[in-house]
Formats: sequence, C-alpha cells, structure tokens
Amino acid sequence: MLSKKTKYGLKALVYLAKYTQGKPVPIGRISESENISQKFLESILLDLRKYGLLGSKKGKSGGYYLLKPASEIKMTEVIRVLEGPIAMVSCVSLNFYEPCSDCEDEASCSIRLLMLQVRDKALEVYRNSTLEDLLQPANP
Amino acid sequence: MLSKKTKYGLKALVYLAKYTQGKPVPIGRISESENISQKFLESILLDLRKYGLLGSKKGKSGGYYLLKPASEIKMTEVIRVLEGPIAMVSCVSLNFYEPCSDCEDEASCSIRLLMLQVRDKALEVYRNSTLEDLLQPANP
DNA sequence: ATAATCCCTATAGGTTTAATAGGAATTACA
DNA sequence: TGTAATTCCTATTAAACCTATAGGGATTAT
Repeated sequence: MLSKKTKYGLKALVYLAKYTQGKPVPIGRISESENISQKFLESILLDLRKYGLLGSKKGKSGGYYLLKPASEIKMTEVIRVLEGPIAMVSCVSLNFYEPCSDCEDEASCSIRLLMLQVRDKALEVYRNSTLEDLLQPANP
Repeated sequence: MLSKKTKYGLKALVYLAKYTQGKPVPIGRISESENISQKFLESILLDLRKYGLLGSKKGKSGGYYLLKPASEIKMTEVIRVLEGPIAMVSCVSLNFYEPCSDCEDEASCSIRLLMLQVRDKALEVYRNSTLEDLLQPANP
C-alpha cells in the first residue's frame, strides 16, 4: 500500500502544478489546503527537491515550484522518489535491484517470473501517466 | 514489496504442490528444504489452512496438504491471504475497501484513478495465474 | 531589523514484520 | 499403554519502518 508520504507528495505536486503562478508556493499554504502536517510535508518536499523535481527559494516569499511542466513529470519518477521500487520483489526492480538472499537461480524462480509480469504492467501504467494527467479529474 | 511471509508462503505452496504424494507433508520438511524458520512457517501455514487453501493432519505422520489441485488455486486468493490487499490504496481495493480518511470526493480523486489502473493491471496478472503456473520454471 | 521562509538534524511514539519460545492437544505405532 | 512426532495456539522479543514533532540555523524580501 502507498505510504502517506507518497500520497502527500502526490497531492503537493498536484497543488503546485495547479496553483503556482510564477511565484514559489510556501509549504504552509500547501499543508493547510491539503490538511497535511507541515513538518512532515517539509521533509517530503525536501526529498523531491533533492531528487530534482522541485526547485525552491529561501527566505521571505520563498517556497517551492515545479522545475518542469507537469506534462514532463513522469509518474515513474514520482513513485520511485516517494515510494521506492515499483517492483514487488527487489530481484525484478529496474532501479533498486538486489538479488534475493535465499533465491538460488533467478532465471528459473517462478515467483520472480510472476512478479516480473506484475512489474511490467504497473510500469505500463506509470509510464503512460504524467503529473498533468492528475490535474483534471475524471474525463471519460 | 512482498513480505517474507508472502514469499515463504508461496514457496511452501509450490513445495506442497510438487512433493505431496498422498501423505501430508510436515512443516519441518518444507522449512528445511526451503530454508525457512520453522516456527515462522508454522504460523503462515496455519493462516493458509484457516483460510481454506490447506488441510492438515495432526499427530505423528501428520502435516499439511493442498485442498485443491494446484490448477484451481488462484494467485488472487494466495496474494490476498498472505499479503493482503492487491490495491495500492484502500479506496480501490475490492476485498479490503476503506475510504481514505482525508479524501473528499472519491469519484474525482485523480490519485485514486491512477491507482485503479494499477490495480486492474495487477489483477489481470494474478487472475490469469494459478499455483500450477508456478510449478514448472521458465517455458518460453 | 524583522518576519517569513527553507534547510537540516534529531528524536519520539506507534505500527508492522520477522523470528523465537513454550507448551497443549492430537495421533501413529510399537 | 507409552512415546515420539506432529499440529495448534498464545505470548514475547527485536528490529525496522512510518509518521509526526521539535528546535534552531541560514536565507531573503521588505
């Protein structure tokens, strides 16, 4: 299940994409509007900035802003920064690969093959979504 | 990421499907063969039995056995018993539904819509897999 | 100078995961 | 009838992780 960190981060990104008009948006405004603990959100936005999705401006009338247009922010990155691996087992993770400690033969592990399918399907979705797609609700 | 519980449970199910010949298989044999803490595995198999995937026989020469042929054990059930919800957010879970505490309008929540797609794709995979599919490794 | 803000580190409390422990109940079988 | 092998159940521990909070330093606009 998605951590609150990820949910909060996503909401903050959506907020930034929607309500930034030239000027940086201070954390306080986002946390109020979205009902998120300000200090917690602070650490999340810091991560997003360190990763490179957000820029920031310090001092009075400072805040955060997107470094790219929403249409260029891919869900794959967002999920990976906030939540970590998309894969369900590290041995099929593209960005967080680790061999399973116990597993003897990766190539023939059937659990791995199942989880490879799941990962591919999830990737398919995330790769076809950008932050822009989260902006307008439900268009059938 | 999959918990060890789920991995161990899956391995145990595969073992049972492969190596049960009429007689119940004692936990000790599975845990040795698969290198799993016996006590931990005990609690996992207990869950699987309580859910109804496994039967058990107590006492000497007792053990566990599948209650259905491997081809009829769907991955959806297995994952749900062992890991819990397949969905990434409870508000799109079929079997573990809960509204998000903060979310105001489910129908228009864009995070929800994204996670609905992910869930559907994962379900697609799990619904098309049974325990039998985990038995023979890699057939291209 | 002041107020607003980001930046950084630390820490506390809660929950979950993984593993361990001990013993009761049951059963096969000699 | 006794013994060994097994499931069954509950409790406990240790570590890891998640969420939230606290405090203060650095920076900036006005």
